[in-house]
Amino acid sequence: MTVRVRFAPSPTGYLHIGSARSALFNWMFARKHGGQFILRLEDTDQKREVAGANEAIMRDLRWLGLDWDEGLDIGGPAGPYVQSERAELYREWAGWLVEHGYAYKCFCTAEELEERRQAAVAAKQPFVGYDRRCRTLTADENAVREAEGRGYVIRFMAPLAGETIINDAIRGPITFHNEQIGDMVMLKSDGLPTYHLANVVDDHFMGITHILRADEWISTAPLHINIYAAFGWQAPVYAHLPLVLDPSGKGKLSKRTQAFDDEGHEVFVKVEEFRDAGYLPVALRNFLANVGWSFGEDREKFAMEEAIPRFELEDINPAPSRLPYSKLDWLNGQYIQEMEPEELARAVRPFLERAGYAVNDEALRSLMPAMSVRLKQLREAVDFLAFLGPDEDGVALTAEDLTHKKLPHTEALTAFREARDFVRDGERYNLEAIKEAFYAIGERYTSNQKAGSFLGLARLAVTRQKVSPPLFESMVALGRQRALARLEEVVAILEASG
RNA sequence: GCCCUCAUCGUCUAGGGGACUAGGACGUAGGCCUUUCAAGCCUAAAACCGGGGUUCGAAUCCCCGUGAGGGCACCA
Repeated sequence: MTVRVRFAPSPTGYLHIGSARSALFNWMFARKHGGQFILRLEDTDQKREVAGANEAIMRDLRWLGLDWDEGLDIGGPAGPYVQSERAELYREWAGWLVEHGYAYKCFCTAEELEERRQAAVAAKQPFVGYDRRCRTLTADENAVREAEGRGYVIRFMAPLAGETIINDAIRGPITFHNEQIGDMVMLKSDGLPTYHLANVVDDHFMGITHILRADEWISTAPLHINIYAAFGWQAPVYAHLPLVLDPSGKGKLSKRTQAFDDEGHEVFVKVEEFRDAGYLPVALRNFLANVGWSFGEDREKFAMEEAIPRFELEDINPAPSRLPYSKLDWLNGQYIQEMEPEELARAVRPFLERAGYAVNDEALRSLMPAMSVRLKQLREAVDFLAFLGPDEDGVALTAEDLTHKKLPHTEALTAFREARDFVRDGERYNLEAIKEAFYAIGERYTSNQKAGSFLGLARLAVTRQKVSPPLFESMVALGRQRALARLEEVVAILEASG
């Protein structure tokens, strides 16, 4: 039997990082078994419709490298994989359930239900779902209501006694008392199905063999199993994935509630936010695979090709977890360090351009070896390379900033003058030549004959940044003219304070 | 309120009765290196939620607590 799994997001307008983890696990499972990974849109809630939502989801999945074999955008019209386009099919099967005595029409309005619910709560009655009032309507009573033109929903007739057991691939058997399962709505009054019906019908006709979905679906799993049973269809294997918690660990990670870390910084929730910050897809994938699952052998960093053969549902940790964001930074940094200078330059360039930097390829490339060990997120390059950006000022320097106890004022002035002369008149202006000249100057004028303190001051003088890439690389990237201008300013500052 | 799930360092995890003085990673602290910041290397602190069982022996199995989370919609 070929494994067929699906990722079926609802069109919220973005891909949630927790959903991305579910998608990743589905994808890994499909790839491991040489099966199919299917992308389907669960868009049966008209109130929630967001324009362009499926494009955003597809873009982010593709960016993450999670390619699907069937579904949205694959060969031919997407219709079969968009639930709103299949309304007729669900209507037929909802009808089938009614005809065969597994479901009934319910004429209670939303307002009535709300009232009764409030009343139950007020009376401190144990809260249960729908009170099943319409379940016992006779055929005649039904006919009267329909003749009156009253709208209705179709509700599933949950068994009133007994137990339903789901055999979860991660958690083992989970037993539910059937009286706990409400008579859930299958078909809404707008004629569209609820998740429960659409999901079961689609999974059946799409031949889904395994359902890997979030923990929050556990409570409705027995309902789904009962629907399969009513239809006489074989239910797929269920595996309920652990939830991704918000940073406080106090609830599901969501855009709306406390997506803030201990320091109060907002934390990323949408995949696009991770991309915009400059996380690499390889890093994000690796990171996500480490949450709820682990590679083994004490290894944290691995390629998907290595991970896929080892992926087993049984190994998934059932406990919910928060995202270790700082570990993502580390991982991303690791992957950035592995990039070739050209590759990194290409990746960093869009971030700089967006910030208005006009940097030529060569200058950028020359900085990459120095940058690769410093970046956690690619966007950090913008601040790091501010001396190349549109804002030329940087930190304001005083004479005091330009001296050091090993290099007092007089010596500093002489050293900077020589440095300026070298930049202005030197035969060569490249990494080696600059290095040689600046070391020599530094060793000559510092009291301990070590270039260090001078180099530090020179770096500050040239980049105007407290934190920046190393001096020589920065000078090359900045170019002779701009470097000269900055050294001249520094000399002037020192002269003026003489 | 009812039902369900879960529980190992701060965090992510390894662990499936003896190999556990509980391993790894991130983070943190200290050190080395050093032109800033990093990177790299070295070192350190840091956990089996509690109580009962079962067993010669429990982080591992069972029960009861406790805590946390999820669900109880004409949302998914």
